[in-house]
Amino acid sequence: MSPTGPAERRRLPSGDVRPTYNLETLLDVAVRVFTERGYDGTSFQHLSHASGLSKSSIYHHIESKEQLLRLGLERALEPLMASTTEDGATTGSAMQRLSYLVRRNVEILSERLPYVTLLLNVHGNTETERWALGQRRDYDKIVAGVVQEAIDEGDVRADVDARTTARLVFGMINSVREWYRPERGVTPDELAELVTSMLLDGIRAR
Amino acid sequence: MSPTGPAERRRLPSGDVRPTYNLETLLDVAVRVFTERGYDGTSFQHLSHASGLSKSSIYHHIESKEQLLRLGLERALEPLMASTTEDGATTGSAMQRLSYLVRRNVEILSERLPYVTLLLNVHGNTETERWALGQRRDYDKIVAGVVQEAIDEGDVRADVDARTTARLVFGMINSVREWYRPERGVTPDELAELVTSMLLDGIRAR
DNA sequence: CTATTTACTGACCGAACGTTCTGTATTACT
DNA sequence: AGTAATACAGAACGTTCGGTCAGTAAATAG
Repeated sequence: MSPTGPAERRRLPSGDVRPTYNLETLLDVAVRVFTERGYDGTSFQHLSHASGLSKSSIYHHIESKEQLLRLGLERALEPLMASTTEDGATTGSAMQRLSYLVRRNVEILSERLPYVTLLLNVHGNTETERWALGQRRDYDKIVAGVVQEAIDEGDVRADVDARTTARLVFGMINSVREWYRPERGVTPDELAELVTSMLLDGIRAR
Repeated sequence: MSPTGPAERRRLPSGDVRPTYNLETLLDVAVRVFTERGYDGTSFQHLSHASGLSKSSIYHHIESKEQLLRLGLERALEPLMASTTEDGATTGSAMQRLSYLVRRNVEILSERLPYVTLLLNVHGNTETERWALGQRRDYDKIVAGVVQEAIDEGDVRADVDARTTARLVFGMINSVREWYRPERGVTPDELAELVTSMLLDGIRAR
């Protein structure tokens, strides 16, 4: 939570070197704090301390605290929604498309860890949060549809309904946010492979 | 969020019938609101509205907002920690003990849905929250140990390390909190069966 | 050299926060 | 009947909240 700044810096008359932020770099800091403390548990005092900027200076870059939330949520939702219309998600067998969606989800989760974490912790207290929850529901519905097709094609077990299977699948995937740290060496690719394998075949030795 | 009260009621001079709370019944209401809005997103105004009591009257039953949080977290952690020393968790093969822990976890999640949800959404902002996170870590470590034994006994796949497997297992289990509603007919028993089967054998048709 | 823009600050605002205090009916006890 | 305890409410507390504003120093443009 100490001031960890963006690339550009500028020298002040006092001789201090302080970070010079723009909307993008400030958002990075803010979302990191949001994911650590929760959105409601984060005050401008926290953002101030984490960025090295004063409260009022933060307002030079943003319009409101909720704008930071909205921008953060967009950075998670945009690639997630986009993944559902990519080639891999629209061609091949339902099982192939499902595998693609799972893999892309893990990748996006790895690449945008704090943003997706923010999204997954949303409660629905504000209009912005309810919008994000709506987007998530749309995404879930699309995936559940693909699961249903995979069941119909005989590739996914038919003893559990598609909606529940989809929910359990993304339950496991999304839980990755609670412990996965890319800097520890496991690549998003390896992680995606691991999770996909667990989901398809379970934990039992064969 | 409308005032839904406890069993006992008393008649006021105005003719109104209002709930008469004690610590236990008030906790039920508070934890329900906490899980809906998040702890930090819940003010005494919200608790007041949900209970039908005034802000100051709530303080007749409790000492502080954080006490409500602590009591709520205890109601989730106590049965969870207790499950690790029960017969089923200490006798039999590692795989049998793991299955027992998984099943008990799903049961506890079902029976104490709001309390466990509260626990799983904790951020670590207060001393109470950090204590709860520590308890969770202890629990996770115990389970990871059993997974390791199950790997050694050849019943769980050895290509993923025990810690990661344990995390993914409980990632799927705990995600149940986001959609499972006991009143919709699925019993905790059925749910436990379903989740266990998914975890052991995966989603693939066989 | 001047004017404008950019990045930032301290002082301040009203509202909301968790909490406390004083008071009042109702119930329980003797 | 009198006393104590219980269960509440209204008003107010100091603090912190998200947000505004007037101003300054440095960088940029003309």
